[in-house]
Amino acid sequence: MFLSLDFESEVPIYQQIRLQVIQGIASRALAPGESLPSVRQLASEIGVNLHTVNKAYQILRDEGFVVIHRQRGVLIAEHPCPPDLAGYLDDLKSRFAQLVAEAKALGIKPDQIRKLFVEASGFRLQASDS
Amino acid sequence: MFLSLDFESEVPIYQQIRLQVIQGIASRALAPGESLPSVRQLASEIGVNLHTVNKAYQILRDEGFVVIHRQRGVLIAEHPCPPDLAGYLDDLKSRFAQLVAEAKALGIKPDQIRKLFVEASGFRLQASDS
DNA sequence: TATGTGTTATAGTTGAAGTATAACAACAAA
DNA sequence: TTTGTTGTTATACTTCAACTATAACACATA
Repeated sequence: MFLSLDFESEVPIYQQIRLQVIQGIASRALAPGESLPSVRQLASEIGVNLHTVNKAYQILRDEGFVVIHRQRGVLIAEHPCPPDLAGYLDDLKSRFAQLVAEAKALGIKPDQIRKLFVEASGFRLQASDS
Repeated sequence: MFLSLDFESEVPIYQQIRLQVIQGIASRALAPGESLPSVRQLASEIGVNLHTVNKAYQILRDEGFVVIHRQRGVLIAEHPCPPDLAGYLDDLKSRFAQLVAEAKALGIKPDQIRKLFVEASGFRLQASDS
Protein backbone atom coordinates (compact mmCIF):
# COMPACT_ATOMS: atom_id res chain seq x y z
CA MET A 1 0.00 0.00 0.00
CA PHE A 2 0.88 3.68 -0.07
CA LEU A 3 1.58 4.05 3.62
CA SER A 4 4.98 5.03 4.91
CA LEU A 5 5.26 4.79 8.67
CA ASP A 6 7.95 6.04 10.99
CA PHE A 7 8.13 3.85 14.07
CA GLU A 8 10.61 6.24 15.66
CA SER A 9 8.25 9.19 15.39
CA GLU A 10 6.57 10.73 18.39
CA VAL A 11 3.37 10.70 16.34
CA PRO A 12 1.39 7.57 17.28
CA ILE A 13 1.11 4.94 14.54
CA TYR A 14 -2.67 5.12 14.43
CA GLN A 15 -2.38 8.87 13.84
CA GLN A 16 0.09 8.36 11.02
CA ILE A 17 -2.33 5.95 9.38
CA ARG A 18 -5.17 8.43 9.86
CA LEU A 19 -3.18 11.34 8.44
CA GLN A 20 -2.12 9.46 5.32
CA VAL A 21 -5.61 8.23 4.58
CA ILE A 22 -6.81 11.83 4.83
CA GLN A 23 -4.03 12.96 2.50
CA GLY A 24 -5.04 10.18 0.13
CA ILE A 25 -8.61 11.42 0.03
CA ALA A 26 -7.57 15.04 -0.41
CA SER A 27 -5.19 14.18 -3.26
CA ARG A 28 -7.79 11.99 -4.97
CA ALA A 29 -5.50 8.99 -4.64
CA LEU A 30 -8.37 7.42 -2.69
CA ALA A 31 -11.73 7.77 -4.42
CA PRO A 32 -15.17 7.80 -2.79
CA GLY A 33 -16.46 4.27 -2.44
CA GLU A 34 -13.00 2.79 -2.65
CA SER A 35 -12.27 0.12 -0.06
CA LEU A 36 -9.38 0.20 2.36
CA PRO A 37 -7.49 -2.94 3.37
CA SER A 38 -9.08 -4.93 6.15
CA VAL A 39 -7.76 -4.34 9.63
CA ARG A 40 -5.95 -7.66 9.64
CA GLN A 41 -4.57 -7.20 6.13
CA LEU A 42 -3.18 -3.72 6.74
CA ALA A 43 -1.88 -4.66 10.17
CA SER A 44 0.02 -7.57 8.68
CA GLU A 45 1.26 -5.42 5.78
CA ILE A 46 2.80 -2.74 7.96
CA GLY A 47 3.76 -5.02 10.81
CA VAL A 48 1.56 -3.73 13.60
CA ASN A 49 -1.25 -5.11 15.66
CA LEU A 50 -4.82 -5.41 14.43
CA HIS A 51 -6.03 -3.03 17.13
CA THR A 52 -3.72 -0.23 16.06
CA VAL A 53 -5.22 -0.21 12.57
CA ASN A 54 -8.71 -0.61 13.97
CA LYS A 55 -8.23 2.46 16.16
CA ALA A 56 -7.26 4.54 13.13
CA TYR A 57 -10.30 3.30 11.20
CA GLN A 58 -12.65 4.02 14.11
CA ILE A 59 -11.41 7.60 14.33
CA LEU A 60 -11.71 8.07 10.57
CA ARG A 61 -15.30 6.83 10.81
CA ASP A 62 -16.12 9.11 13.77
CA GLU A 63 -14.71 12.04 11.79
CA GLY A 64 -16.80 11.24 8.73
CA PHE A 65 -14.05 10.16 6.31
CA VAL A 66 -15.05 6.53 5.92
CA VAL A 67 -18.01 4.26 6.45
CA ILE A 68 -17.66 0.80 7.89
CA HIS A 69 -19.81 -2.14 6.92
CA ARG A 70 -19.60 -5.21 9.02
CA GLN A 71 -18.80 -7.43 6.07
CA ARG A 72 -17.92 -5.13 3.21
CA GLY A 73 -15.15 -3.59 5.26
CA VAL A 74 -13.99 0.03 5.35
CA LEU A 75 -14.92 2.30 2.44
CA ILE A 76 -14.09 5.91 1.66
CA ALA A 77 -17.30 7.86 2.23
CA GLU A 78 -19.19 8.99 -0.89
CA HIS A 79 -19.35 12.53 0.44
CA PRO A 80 -17.02 12.84 3.44
CA CYS A 81 -18.44 15.32 5.93
CA PRO A 82 -17.81 16.11 9.60
CA PRO A 83 -20.67 15.10 11.93
CA ASP A 84 -20.68 18.59 13.48
CA LEU A 85 -19.82 20.96 10.66
CA ALA A 86 -20.03 24.20 12.64
CA GLY A 87 -17.92 22.74 15.41
CA TYR A 88 -15.39 21.48 12.92
CA LEU A 89 -15.07 24.87 11.25
CA ASP A 90 -14.56 26.55 14.62
CA ASP A 91 -11.90 24.04 15.46
CA LEU A 92 -10.16 24.40 12.12
CA LYS A 93 -10.10 28.16 12.54
CA SER A 94 -8.53 27.77 15.98
CA ARG A 95 -5.85 25.52 14.57
CA PHE A 96 -5.08 28.01 11.83
CA ALA A 97 -4.92 30.74 14.46
CA GLN A 98 -2.50 28.76 16.59
CA LEU A 99 -0.15 28.13 13.66
CA VAL A 100 -0.24 31.77 12.66
CA ALA A 101 0.28 32.96 16.24
CA GLU A 102 3.33 30.75 16.58
CA ALA A 103 4.82 32.01 13.34
CA LYS A 104 4.08 35.63 14.28
CA ALA A 105 5.66 35.15 17.68
CA LEU A 106 8.79 33.84 15.96
CA GLY A 107 9.04 36.97 13.86
CA ILE A 108 7.94 35.43 10.58
CA LYS A 109 6.64 38.20 8.35
CA PRO A 110 2.93 38.15 7.43
CA ASP A 111 3.85 38.05 3.76
CA GLN A 112 5.86 34.91 4.26
CA ILE A 113 3.17 33.24 6.34
CA ARG A 114 0.69 33.99 3.61
CA LYS A 115 3.09 32.66 1.01
CA LEU A 116 3.52 29.40 2.93
CA PHE A 117 -0.23 29.00 3.18
CA VAL A 118 -0.65 29.56 -0.53
CA GLU A 119 2.07 27.05 -1.36
CA ALA A 120 0.69 24.50 1.06
CA SER A 121 -2.90 24.86 -0.06
CA GLY A 122 -2.44 25.28 -3.79
CA PHE A 123 -4.90 28.17 -3.63
CA ARG A 124 -4.40 31.43 -5.42
CA LEU A 125 -4.23 34.57 -3.33
CA GLN A 126 -6.72 36.54 -5.38
CA ALA A 127 -10.37 35.69 -5.80
CA SER A 128 -9.89 36.46 -9.50
CA ASP A 129 -8.41 33.04 -10.21
CA SER A 130 -9.59 29.48 -9.44
CA MET B 1 -1.61 35.22 35.65
CA PHE B 2 -3.34 35.00 32.28
CA LEU B 3 -3.23 31.23 31.95
CA SER B 4 -6.37 29.16 31.76
CA LEU B 5 -5.71 25.45 31.97
CA ASP B 6 -8.00 22.53 31.31
CA PHE B 7 -6.97 19.58 33.42
CA GLU B 8 -9.50 17.38 31.63
CA SER B 9 -8.00 18.10 28.22
CA GLU B 10 -6.08 15.51 26.27
CA VAL B 11 -3.50 18.24 25.60
CA PRO B 12 -0.69 17.91 28.17
CA ILE B 13 -0.46 20.71 30.71
CA TYR B 14 3.05 21.66 29.66
CA GLN B 15 1.77 22.05 26.10
CA GLN B 16 -1.10 24.25 27.24
CA ILE B 17 1.37 26.47 29.05
CA ARG B 18 3.58 26.59 25.98
CA LEU B 19 0.69 27.42 23.64
CA GLN B 20 -0.59 30.25 25.79
CA VAL B 21 2.82 31.84 26.19
CA ILE B 22 3.17 31.77 22.41
CA GLN B 23 -0.25 33.35 22.02
CA GLY B 24 0.78 35.97 24.55
CA ILE B 25 3.85 36.85 22.52
CA ALA B 26 1.93 36.94 19.24
CA SER B 27 -0.77 39.18 20.71
CA ARG B 28 1.79 41.52 22.29
CA ALA B 29 0.40 40.74 25.72
CA LEU B 30 3.92 39.57 26.52
CA ALA B 31 6.61 42.01 25.44
CA PRO B 32 10.23 41.22 24.56
CA GLY B 33 12.36 41.29 27.69
CA GLU B 34 9.37 40.74 29.93
CA SER B 35 9.89 38.13 32.62
CA LEU B 36 7.70 35.10 33.18
CA PRO B 37 6.90 33.79 36.65
CA SER B 38 9.51 31.51 38.15
CA VAL B 39 8.93 27.80 37.78
CA ARG B 40 7.98 27.49 41.45
CA GLN B 41 5.76 30.55 41.39
CA LEU B 42 3.78 29.54 38.31
CA ALA B 43 3.58 25.92 39.45
CA SER B 44 2.11 27.02 42.75
CA GLU B 45 -0.24 29.48 41.04
CA ILE B 46 -1.81 26.93 38.74
CA GLY B 47 -1.53 24.01 41.10
CA VAL B 48 0.91 21.77 39.27
CA ASN B 49 4.36 20.45 39.92
CA LEU B 50 7.51 22.48 39.41
CA HIS B 51 8.73 20.05 36.75
CA THR B 52 5.67 20.49 34.59
CA VAL B 53 6.27 24.23 34.31
CA ASN B 54 9.98 23.67 33.85
CA LYS B 55 9.32 21.34 30.94
CA ALA B 56 7.21 24.00 29.19
CA TYR B 57 9.92 26.62 29.74
CA GLN B 58 12.65 24.33 28.42
CA ILE B 59 10.72 23.71 25.22
CA LEU B 60 10.01 27.42 24.78
CA ARG B 61 13.73 28.04 25.15
CA ASP B 62 14.67 25.31 22.66
CA GLU B 63 12.20 26.80 20.19
CA GLY B 64 13.64 30.31 20.56
CA PHE B 65 10.74 32.05 22.30
CA VAL B 66 12.43 32.76 25.61
CA VAL B 67 15.87 33.02 27.10
CA ILE B 68 16.69 31.65 30.53
CA HIS B 69 19.17 33.20 32.93
CA ARG B 70 20.15 31.19 35.93
CA GLN B 71 19.21 33.95 38.33
CA ARG B 72 17.18 36.46 36.37
CA GLY B 73 14.72 33.75 35.44
CA VAL B 74 12.81 33.29 32.21
CA LEU B 75 12.49 36.25 29.84
CA ILE B 76 10.68 36.70 26.54
CA ALA B 77 13.39 36.83 23.88
CA GLU B 78 14.19 40.28 22.44
CA HIS B 79 13.83 38.91 18.93
CA PRO B 80 12.25 35.45 19.09
CA CYS B 81 13.60 33.29 16.29
CA PRO B 82 13.66 29.55 15.57
CA PRO B 83 17.15 27.98 15.82
CA ASP B 84 16.70 26.38 12.40
CA LEU B 85 14.68 28.85 10.36
CA ALA B 86 14.60 26.89 7.11
CA GLY B 87 13.57 23.75 8.92
CA TYR B 88 10.91 25.62 10.81
CA LEU B 89 9.43 27.08 7.64
CA ASP B 90 9.32 23.65 6.02
CA ASP B 91 7.59 22.27 9.07
CA LEU B 92 5.10 25.11 9.21
CA LYS B 93 4.27 24.59 5.56
CA SER B 94 3.66 20.90 6.20
CA ARG B 95 1.33 21.72 9.05
CA PHE B 96 -0.62 24.13 6.88
CA ALA B 97 -0.78 21.47 4.18
CA GLN B 98 -2.13 18.89 6.61
CA LEU B 99 -4.87 21.21 7.85
CA VAL B 100 -5.87 22.10 4.31
CA ALA B 101 -5.80 18.47 3.18
CA GLU B 102 -8.09 17.49 6.02
CA ALA B 103 -10.54 20.26 5.23
CA LYS B 104 -10.47 19.44 1.52
CA ALA B 105 -11.06 15.75 2.25
CA LEU B 106 -14.12 16.74 4.28
CA GLY B 107 -15.56 18.64 1.37
CA ILE B 108 -14.92 22.13 2.71
CA LYS B 109 -14.85 24.54 -0.24
CA PRO B 110 -11.54 26.28 -1.01
CA ASP B 111 -13.22 29.66 -0.59
CA GLN B 112 -14.29 28.78 2.91
CA ILE B 113 -10.88 27.41 3.87
CA ARG B 114 -9.32 30.63 2.63
CA LYS B 115 -11.89 32.63 4.55
CA LEU B 116 -11.11 30.76 7.76
CA PHE B 117 -7.41 31.37 7.29
CA VAL B 118 -7.99 35.07 6.75
CA GLU B 119 -10.20 35.32 9.85
CA ALA B 120 -7.73 33.34 11.94
CA SER B 121 -4.70 35.28 10.79
CA GLY B 122 -6.08 38.77 10.62
CA PHE B 123 -4.42 39.13 7.22
CA ARG B 124 -6.08 40.71 4.23
CA LEU B 125 -6.56 38.58 1.15
CA GLN B 126 -5.02 41.07 -1.26
CA ALA B 127 -1.47 42.31 -1.20
CA SER B 128 -2.84 45.80 -1.81
CA ASP B 129 -3.78 46.25 1.83
CA SER B 130 -1.72 45.76 5.01
C1' DT C 1 -19.92 -25.26 6.22
C1' DA C 2 -16.03 -22.59 5.82
C1' DT C 3 -14.02 -18.04 5.24
C1' DG C 4 -13.47 -13.22 5.82
C1' DT C 5 -15.49 -8.93 7.58
C1' DG C 6 -15.52 -5.79 11.89
C1' DT C 7 -16.09 -6.10 17.04
C1' DT C 8 -15.31 -7.10 21.79
C1' DA C 9 -12.80 -8.82 25.79
C1' DT C 10 -8.79 -9.61 28.56
C1' DA C 11 -4.14 -9.06 29.84
C1' DG C 12 0.29 -7.56 29.40
C1' DT C 13 4.51 -4.19 28.23
C1' DT C 14 6.44 0.22 27.37
C1' DG C 15 6.95 4.98 27.76
C1' DA C 16 5.09 9.76 28.41
C1' DA C 17 2.99 12.85 31.74
C1' DG C 18 2.75 14.34 36.08
C1' DT C 19 3.80 14.26 41.11
C1' DA C 20 6.76 14.42 45.29
C1' DT C 21 11.13 15.40 47.61
C1' DA C 22 15.51 16.65 47.92
C1' DA C 23 19.57 18.67 46.85
C1' DC C 24 22.86 21.60 44.05
C1' DA C 25 24.99 25.89 41.85
C1' DA C 26 24.87 30.76 41.14
C1' DC C 27 23.88 35.23 42.15
C1' DA C 28 21.72 39.25 44.92
C1' DA C 29 20.68 41.45 48.94
C1' DA C 30 20.36 41.89 54.02
C1' DT D 1 28.48 35.85 55.85
C1' DT D 2 23.97 34.49 55.72
C1' DT D 3 19.61 34.23 53.59
C1' DG D 4 16.70 33.84 49.82
C1' DT D 5 15.71 33.33 45.00
C1' DT D 6 16.77 31.61 40.53
C1' DG D 7 17.11 27.47 37.35
C1' DT D 8 18.89 22.62 37.39
C1' DT D 9 19.47 17.82 38.41
C1' DA D 10 18.42 13.37 40.53
C1' DT D 11 15.46 9.77 42.19
C1' DA D 12 11.27 7.38 42.74
C1' DC D 13 6.59 6.85 42.21
C1' DT D 14 1.67 6.82 40.02
C1' DT D 15 -1.33 7.12 36.22
C1' DC D 16 -2.61 6.55 31.65
C1' DA D 17 -2.08 6.28 26.53
C1' DA D 18 -0.11 3.43 22.97
C1' DC D 19 0.73 -0.88 21.49
C1' DT D 20 0.92 -5.88 21.54
C1' DA D 21 -0.95 -10.65 22.00
C1' DT D 22 -4.66 -13.94 21.92
C1' DA D 23 -9.03 -15.34 21.78
C1' DA D 24 -13.64 -15.33 20.83
C1' DC D 25 -18.04 -13.45 18.81
C1' DA D 26 -21.62 -11.89 15.21
C1' DC D 27 -22.68 -11.48 10.58
C1' DA D 28 -22.75 -12.24 5.81
C1' DT D 29 -21.29 -14.65 1.70
C1' DA D 30 -19.33 -18.26 -1.33
